[in-house]
Amino acid sequence: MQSVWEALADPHRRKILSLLKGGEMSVSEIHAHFDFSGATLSHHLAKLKAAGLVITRRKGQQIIYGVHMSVFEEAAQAVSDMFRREEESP
Amino acid sequence: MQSVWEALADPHRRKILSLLKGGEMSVSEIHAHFDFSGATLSHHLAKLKAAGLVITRRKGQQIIYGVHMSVFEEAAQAVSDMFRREEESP
DNA sequence: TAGACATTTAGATAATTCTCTAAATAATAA
DNA sequence: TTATTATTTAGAGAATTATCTAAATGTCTA
Repeated sequence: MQSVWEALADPHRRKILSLLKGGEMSVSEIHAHFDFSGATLSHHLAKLKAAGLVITRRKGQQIIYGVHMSVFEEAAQAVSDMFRREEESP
Repeated sequence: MQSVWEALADPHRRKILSLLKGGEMSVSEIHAHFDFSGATLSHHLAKLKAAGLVITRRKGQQIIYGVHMSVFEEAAQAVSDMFRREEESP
């Protein structure tokens, strides 16, 4: 989970995740939403991938990124646990 | 909200928040749960405070920290928005 | 096969973060 | 007032991060 928290700490990476929640995208489609270089985008994507939050598949020359739903939902659970009050029990 | 995400990115700070969810504590009470110096703890507390996640009051020589509930709940909302699926509408 | 396109990797740099010790500030106790 | 306790601030060093350009890799098309 630590890598998930770190992945979410960066606003660019949260924006990438939000974009991907709307559906799969290639790297260049994602890149169109940002001002930094492709190498920098690649670095952010690698962090999201290391956290398990995204999955990739190749489609010809492109790499398609999508949210990894099972991990995303585990993360949602862990994060909401962080905010759950003590008195609320499962 | 950015400072909230940054505050939550560090495991020590998440642990501090968890401790405080169990009730208010002085700095030295919090310190008893960690191995690093008081100065380092102070740095982490300052980040939590900058994010608005905790509030403080003085009690004699001690500073008592507690979770700032209204901000904590706003943060919970923002975080859960991050994880909400597109198709789920409010 | 050669060249073009899409993406990642390597290597470098500047900025930020975590941590420490030492010093400063605030409140209490002797 | 002086000493003691609790906490924060200052200043510095090591580690990490975000970013860049250039080079490498993988795929497609002419």
